[in-house]
Amino acid sequence: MAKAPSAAENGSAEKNAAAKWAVRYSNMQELLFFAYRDFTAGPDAILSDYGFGRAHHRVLHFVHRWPGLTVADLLEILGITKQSLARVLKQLIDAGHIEQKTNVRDRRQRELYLTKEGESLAAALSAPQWRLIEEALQAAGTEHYDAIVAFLRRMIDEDGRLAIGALEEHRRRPEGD
Amino acid sequence: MAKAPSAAENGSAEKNAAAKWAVRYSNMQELLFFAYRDFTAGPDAILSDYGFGRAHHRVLHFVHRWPGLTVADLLEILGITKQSLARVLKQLIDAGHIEQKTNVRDRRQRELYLTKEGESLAAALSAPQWRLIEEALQAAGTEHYDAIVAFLRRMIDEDGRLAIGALEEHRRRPEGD
DNA sequence: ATGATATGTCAGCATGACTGACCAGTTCGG
DNA sequence: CCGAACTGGTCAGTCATGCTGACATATCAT
Repeated sequence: MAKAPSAAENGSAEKNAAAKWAVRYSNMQELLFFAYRDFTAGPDAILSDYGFGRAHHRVLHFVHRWPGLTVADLLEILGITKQSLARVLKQLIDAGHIEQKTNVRDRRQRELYLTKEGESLAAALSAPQWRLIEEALQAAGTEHYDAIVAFLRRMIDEDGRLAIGALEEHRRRPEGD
Repeated sequence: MAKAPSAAENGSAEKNAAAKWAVRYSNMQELLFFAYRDFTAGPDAILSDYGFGRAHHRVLHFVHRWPGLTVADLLEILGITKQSLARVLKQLIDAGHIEQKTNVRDRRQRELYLTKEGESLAAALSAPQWRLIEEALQAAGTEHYDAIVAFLRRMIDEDGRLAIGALEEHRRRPEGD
């Protein structure tokens, strides 16, 4: 089914190599499932105290990372519909965690910023995840950081990588004021 | 907030190192989010043709990996309630992808097995994920496989690692017949 | 016989996706 | 200047997948 990286193309040695990689790939599938689940468990617990969910965390995270983000930007990053976003965004604004400012150049656009409360909530949510990442990097060996990033990055599809790239570019060229 | 691995404890050099790791951790958060989302996109597309969802995929995956698994085992692995599992499990059984056999030693227990159709669906679902993992490993350098596994494994909480360990032990000691 | 265990099921709830439709304000091109 | 296109907000309804609580049935263990 899946061909092993650098598998020898000779008879039963090839078969063994293929089987070895099949097991590794299955392991990887499971590891990703469990790791992602436990990675989100920490913030989820905090969020439930606020009546928020994972979706709120994502919005807080990306607004924190790219202050002044527009609603359209956020929709593209998250890959959800505006109706889905509107629900959580409205709750975050009502709760005073996010502020909207009208873009002076194009008054249709709303730039999103975290309030002080929003910043501190975002920080609190990130804390358990940072701790996990730090521990995991230690376990893996910090010298493998680049390889791990390369691995995860390559798992993101073309569009996603482009979306991230576009944002980084947008950030370099503030253009707002 | 988070202390950088092996950060020097001396003044502004320390500050720079901390800032560097803060950015890396934020990147990691995003990479995990995007990677997991795109990782599941492939199977999700296939599943929707069958009227199934991600939950069905998980069940198929784990029954494939540990044939003869009991319902209680599955509940522990997935960390969901039996009512939630029952819904998807029933659909998979009705659709002829999973078979139940009564354990001869303890007739209360139901051992779960994939049918031929179940096996082939499970294989089809895994194919896009294996392809992604293979590409990602190539991009990261296959020599970093162990480090990546160590990283992901460390992100799983104690209970999860124990549950995986328990299953591996269960597999070594078939005990059923 | 009795209590514990493994499984199944009913009924209802919440979250966070989705679709489709529509409105208001703003910008831009001809 | 006007109409088309764009940005954002909203209403109404659906679906998948988690949850709780209650209860039934078969089986096992003491």
